[in-house]
Amino acid sequence: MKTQPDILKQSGLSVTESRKKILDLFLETDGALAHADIEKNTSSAFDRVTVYRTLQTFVEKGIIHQIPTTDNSIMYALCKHNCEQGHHHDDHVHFICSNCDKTICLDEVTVPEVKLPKNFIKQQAAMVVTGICEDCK
Amino acid sequence: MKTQPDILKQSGLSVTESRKKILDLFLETDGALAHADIEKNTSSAFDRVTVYRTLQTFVEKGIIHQIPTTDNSIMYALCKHNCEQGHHHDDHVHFICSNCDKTICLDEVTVPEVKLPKNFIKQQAAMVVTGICEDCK
DNA sequence: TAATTTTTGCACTAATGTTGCAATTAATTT
DNA sequence: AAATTAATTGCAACATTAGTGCAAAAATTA
Repeated sequence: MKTQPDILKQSGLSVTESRKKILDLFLETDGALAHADIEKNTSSAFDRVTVYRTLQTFVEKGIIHQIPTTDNSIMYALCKHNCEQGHHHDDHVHFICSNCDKTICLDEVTVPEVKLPKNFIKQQAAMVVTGICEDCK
Repeated sequence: MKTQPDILKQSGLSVTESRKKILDLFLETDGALAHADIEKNTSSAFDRVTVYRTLQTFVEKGIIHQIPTTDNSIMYALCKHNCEQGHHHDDHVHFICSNCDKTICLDEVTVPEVKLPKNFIKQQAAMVVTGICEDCK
């Protein structure tokens, strides 16, 4: 089984308390996390800036990915599949529950193909579905 | 042809300078606009707060819609179709060009259906594709 | 374990969004 | 068309969220 240090080393990152703890949080959370969630769940053990930088680093290294939202917040979730550094394979659908506000990665649901107009070149596609999640139903 | 005052009146809004000007901006822009773009393009003729409130009002009235992004900004675009107050029919795909950073509404491309896992109820689905737009190709 | 590199936390700065309230402007009524 | 009423605007103050430089601390390397 992969431990946090393994994952960090694999990405060429030094193993530090903050990185281990924050990665831990992602590993034990099935939904997505916002910066604020992380601060809450670490009881502010780390500086705000450290959290920002850790999230940035994780995104760059392909450990987590960002989820688009319409409410001016960035949500982050673990990359479950093989994301290489600087290149994400984040092709699953994200679900935001309008009742409990949780953001869930639907790893089984892949983003369907779309036909773009001529001369548009697709690099990535993200899909966000809002509705009621299984727990709130 | 529909003028800005018409559109505003139709939504039950008083016709004011700021609303006319901001609506104008949307009408003459094919892409999406962020709060900052609007401030730039109106040469700060209106207070920051007025712009915020105008955008909010327009969203509530179904004149514009918000586009999800991963970069902690909200983009707004005209609702081309029949959006009623408080209920958007915003089922088209949005395209963000990674070269020129423009956000474009692909009105012809509708968001494909997705099958959600059992017990998930869909309310809305948004899709954002990033890549190279026709102008940058 | 010492030297080097990286990361962290602090202080400061900047950008972004919100609220109350008086002044202004638009709509309504007479 | 003027007066009344209702809605909107702008200012000031505040709150939140994010970014940067740099010295101290921790992690990695030698």
